[in-house]
Amino acid sequence: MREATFLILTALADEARHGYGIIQEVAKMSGGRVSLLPGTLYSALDRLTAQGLVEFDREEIVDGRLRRYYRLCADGRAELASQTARLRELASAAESRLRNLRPNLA
Amino acid sequence: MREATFLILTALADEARHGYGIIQEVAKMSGGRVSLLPGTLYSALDRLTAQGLVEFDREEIVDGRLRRYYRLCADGRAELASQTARLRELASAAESRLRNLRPNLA
DNA sequence: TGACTATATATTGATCGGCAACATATGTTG
DNA sequence: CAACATATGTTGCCGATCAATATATAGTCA
Repeated sequence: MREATFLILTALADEARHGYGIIQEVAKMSGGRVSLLPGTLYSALDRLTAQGLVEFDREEIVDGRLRRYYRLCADGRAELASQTARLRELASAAESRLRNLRPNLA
Repeated sequence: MREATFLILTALADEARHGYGIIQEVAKMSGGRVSLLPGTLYSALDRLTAQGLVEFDREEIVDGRLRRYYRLCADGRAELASQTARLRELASAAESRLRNLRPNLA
């Protein structure tokens, strides 16, 4: 799973959000470092919906603009938890090696 | 940075290794779950070398077979450390949200 | 009023990284 | 001698992301 996909699932982990809300939430979560582009977001939402990780929640019209909300479903929650554990393992493996180096380095 | 790339840098973090050694080390690190394919590995090594994250170390002939060793260089070490910190942040953000959900879920 | 910015969804085409498959060669093991 | 492990590559495809564009409404500011 790519980072953008992980961030989208994370943004949906606590509550249902609409597309633009996800973009804002990801920007906020990442301290402004990650700006999801529309092409990334909407294609990811379609893909995640097809995979059964995310599902359509509801539509609202706020100030004359349509908002289409998505929510994480059970499989998506499990997948996010599993990916999160995996990230921690990767980080631990790398940290341990960065601390534990042998002398033949550049 | 993709997972395969991260794992290759990690495998090089403690000592210089040759291609096949990286494949074995990544398999070992991941408990056998990740088997790097040649196309992934060698194209990644070329790319990482061009980016200045990895550099050629030495060649050896062992049992009549060529081994081409690569090592992590300073930029690669810094990049790996930075990516590792980033993975930890992502994992923490996801965990905190998975724990802290609001009631409008599937 | 007119320009710009923010909100909001969506499509198209390009790029990049990883996967699958293939290619080649040597050493070891059954 | 056949199969497997070691070892380095290439080629072509595909999927995920990026870049750019499109459309439309609402709000702000000169």
